[in-house]
Formats: sequence, structure tokens, C-alpha cells
Amino acid sequence: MANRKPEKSKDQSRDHYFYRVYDVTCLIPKGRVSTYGAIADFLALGSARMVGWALNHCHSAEEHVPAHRVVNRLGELSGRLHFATPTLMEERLESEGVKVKDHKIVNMDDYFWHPRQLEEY
DNA sequence: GACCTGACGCCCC
DNA sequence: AGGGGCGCCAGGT
Repeated sequence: MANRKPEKSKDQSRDHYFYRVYDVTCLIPKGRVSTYGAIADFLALGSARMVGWALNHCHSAEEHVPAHRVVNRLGELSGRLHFATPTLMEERLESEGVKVKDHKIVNMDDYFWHPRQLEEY
């Protein structure tokens, strides 16, 4: 995981990066949320922007990626417009027990989950 | 090939 | 304490 990927092909490393982002995203427990920065920090690859870029292509993934559990560091649903419908993201969050008010998660600190917590167990 | 933009976030004022 | 600037890396124009 800490090992940097040798350069191989650019396409391969891109797909690999996609896979890593999807993988971490799928680790977010139901009813919890994480942030672009936390995922970028955990992967130690690219930047928070690249996480958003990767998630933007999650429709290419065969398996369902719970992209609705990824928000910006303020708890705002900045990616909601990229879902099938503008309200789908908050609908999914609400259905998991996460309160959303005005496109923003209420009590973000209570729901925030950092991938690093996985290793602390 | 330069320039802008983005599902971001830190630093500075 | 709120707002703006800039770095980040890849794609689109």
C-alpha cells in the first residue's frame, strides 16, 4: 500500500488509482461519511481534487460505489449535482440516518469517518 | 500547446 | 472570523 507504483503505463496507473479510490470509498461504513481530503490523505496519492475526479467516473465501475458518503471537509454535498438527480445524494444519506440540511450534513463531526480509523482497531 | 476548470483544502490577510 | 489566493493533477477547449 505504501509502495509507490512503478510507472508502467499511464492508463494502468490511472485505472489503479480509480480502483483504490473506489475501494476506500466502499470501506466507509453505512451511516457514516468521509471527505475527499481524508481519502487523498489515506492513499497518499494525488490530491483531494483527484478523488473527486475519480468519483466523477464511478459510473464506469461495475460495482456500486457509495459515492454519496463522500463530502467536502465542511460536510457540504458538493457532488450532489453529479448524481442521476440533484436530490439523490441527500436522499441516500437520509435513508442511512444521516441528517442533511440545506445540502449540508448536520453535526458532521458525529458522522465523519477517516479511513485511518480502520487500522486503529 | 497555453489556458481554464474542477465532486478540494490549506494558508494568509 | 470570513473571504480570497494558490497548490494540487488531470481533462477539456
